[in-house]
Amino acid sequence: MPPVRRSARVNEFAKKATRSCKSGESHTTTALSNDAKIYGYWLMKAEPESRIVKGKDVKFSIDDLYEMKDSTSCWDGVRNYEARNIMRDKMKIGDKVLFYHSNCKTPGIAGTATVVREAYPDYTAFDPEHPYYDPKSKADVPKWFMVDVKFESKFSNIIPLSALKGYQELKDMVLIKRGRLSVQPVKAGEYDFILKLGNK
DNA sequence: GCCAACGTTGGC
DNA sequence: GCCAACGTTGGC
Repeated sequence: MPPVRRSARVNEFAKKATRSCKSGESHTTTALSNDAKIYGYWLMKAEPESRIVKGKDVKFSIDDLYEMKDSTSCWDGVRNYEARNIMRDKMKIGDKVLFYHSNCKTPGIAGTATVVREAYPDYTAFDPEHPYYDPKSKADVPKWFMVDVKFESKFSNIIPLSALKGYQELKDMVLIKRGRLSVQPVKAGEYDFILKLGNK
């Protein structure tokens, strides 16, 4: 299962589900005072090109985010522990997110978003019909979590991964050193540098 | 708790 | 569509 969020279309019925999902704030954030402030910047990957999983299209691009109601979406479908832990334990309202397009013709950073809701259970894991169903995650003991993000900006031109790799300033980016992590920390300096590239 | 086998990610 | 890198699973 890809550790990226799934489609906007599937998201519509998922949203209905969330209203009846009582477990929204059930997890507690604890013992984070030492490192919670280290990162306020993240990078999250989504697949902007169509890919069918269990009969449903899991594509989700920066444009798809923009087109959501309030330009806001849950970031479901992450099925990797490290990425989950970041969402569950670290991401806070107001944090900045680089929106990355992966597994596509031109992989790269497409724009920015902000965190508008902190971690709550990824209920898509509970639905056997859903592309990201996980029978090991139960509503009373959720295994997977997600946050909500809101569109902030679309770069005039996507910054391709190939270009990012060329900058000395970005040589230590998690994106470059650890290609497969789908939710990852970004340093403030990296974020600022990328914003300037994106707005050129 | 090691680690081989397996499955997925994601650039190319 | 290939396949290297790497995360997860499960036998022992």
